[in-house]
Amino acid sequence: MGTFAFAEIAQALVEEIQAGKYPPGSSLPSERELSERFRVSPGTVRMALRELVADGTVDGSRGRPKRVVRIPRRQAPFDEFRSFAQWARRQGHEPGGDVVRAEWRIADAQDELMLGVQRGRRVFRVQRVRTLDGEKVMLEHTHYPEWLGEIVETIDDDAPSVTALLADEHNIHFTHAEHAFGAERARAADADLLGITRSSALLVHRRVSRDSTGRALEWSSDRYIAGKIMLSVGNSWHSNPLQWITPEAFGGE
Amino acid sequence: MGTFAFAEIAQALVEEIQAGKYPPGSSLPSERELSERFRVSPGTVRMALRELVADGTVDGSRGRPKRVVRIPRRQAPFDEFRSFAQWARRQGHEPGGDVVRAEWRIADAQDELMLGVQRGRRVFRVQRVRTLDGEKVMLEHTHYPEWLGEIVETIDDDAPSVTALLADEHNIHFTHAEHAFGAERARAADADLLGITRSSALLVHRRVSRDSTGRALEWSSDRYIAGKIMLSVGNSWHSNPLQWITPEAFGGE
DNA sequence: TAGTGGTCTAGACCACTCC
DNA sequence: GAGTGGTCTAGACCACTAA
Repeated sequence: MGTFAFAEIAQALVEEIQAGKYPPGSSLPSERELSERFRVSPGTVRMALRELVADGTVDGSRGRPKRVVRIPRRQAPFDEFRSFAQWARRQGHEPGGDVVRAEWRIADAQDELMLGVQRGRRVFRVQRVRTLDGEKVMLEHTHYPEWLGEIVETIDDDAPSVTALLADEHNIHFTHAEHAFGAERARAADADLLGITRSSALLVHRRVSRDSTGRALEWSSDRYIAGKIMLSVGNSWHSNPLQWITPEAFGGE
Repeated sequence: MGTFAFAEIAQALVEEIQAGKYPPGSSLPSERELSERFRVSPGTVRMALRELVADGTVDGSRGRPKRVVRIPRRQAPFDEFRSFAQWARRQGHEPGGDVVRAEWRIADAQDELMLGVQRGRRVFRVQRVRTLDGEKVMLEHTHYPEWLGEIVETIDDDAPSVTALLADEHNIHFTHAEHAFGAERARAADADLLGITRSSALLVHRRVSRDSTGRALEWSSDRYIAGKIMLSVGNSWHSNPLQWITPEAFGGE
């Protein structure tokens, strides 16, 4: 694959900002200066700067030098957000968990909305309790369409990463997802599984994952024990991935 | 200001996708074809396509035509997410609310972390109950640094939009924000203010807003009644604004 | 008015996919 | 091997900012 000039320049600038060479509030050198310094054409520098603008590290507008807004944090790769196990390990925690139930069900209205599966067809549902360093953290319900459920069904419950296995052995790649976050009061059954008192607060995370053709691969509803974990997002004038929605608009009940 | 060629092309493609001309799973025409059709150079078409890739409408990788992943939703402007009133009106709801309290406080550790204000200095805090069509929905605590608090203090409680007023009359513009979302159980005082039963679940939204120089303008902690509202986000292999964090990392307690 | 970034052009070469 | 998008070049012009 090899690494590209614009990516190296972006990385170099990020490191210089982190090192304090350009503190928040200060301006970056002009594109001309940077293109001389890195010995590339101005267009290549622009590509690098566009990355910094997109992730909110830097602010740009016409006629004004680019200004540093904040110290850039490391950008997590897509998989690290999608996969609980990968995220946990990267944080230095030991992920674990048990499959509580795995079963075929008849697709209902929610499955139809989230997966685009016809009602009445089969859907494979896996229910897991997830742990972090041995402590219960989250209750996960994942739903697969029939064709994928038949593959998932054959995978060992203890497989380190379902995602990696699907990619390597079946050429199935998760590349896009849509998420909705809310809160709810723990129901009796959930509270028992998580070992918390009833009516505790839970952070709810619903998600549809797709491959690069837009085909829905799974939908999932995860419930985190309140206070263990939060979701972090940035946005800016130039890019705003965030929206408020009503629960009904996203597989609500 | 005028609108630009690449933006018009992006818009035209979005509309064609929405109209079903390129359904999810199908491929877009090649960049060469598009550049002939729109009578612009290939580079301009690329700029348009880059937008669609960035917001997850379309998937691209080397050597393969761009493929439609999903029907693009309208992208909300930054202000619409930051400002409750603007969001509500756009949804066709009538926003309302009362200031419960507005007072000067001594900056504590949380103010220091979120605003970069020295502990012991003054911070202005405004507490509001927000309503949607007359129904209580959210409890909002906003904290301003001293210099900005002195301006906000003079603003009428009933001003339609604090944001707009700060922009127009004081040249203060919100351009960036960082957010964290979690859940918590309603405390007695909050439950009383919102008119819900104690121990109801709340969706917690903490936020730091900045201007284009990276200066923190406010931090806020909002609590939504569970079930009224959810947060929606998209991510993809190419852009992932999402991270899980521990509550301590974002003004936690 | 000088300097900046934003847009746009018209090419080139390369990595990759698919046939 | 033909076709594709991704990267990169070396310019041009314009809108905007700040002095």
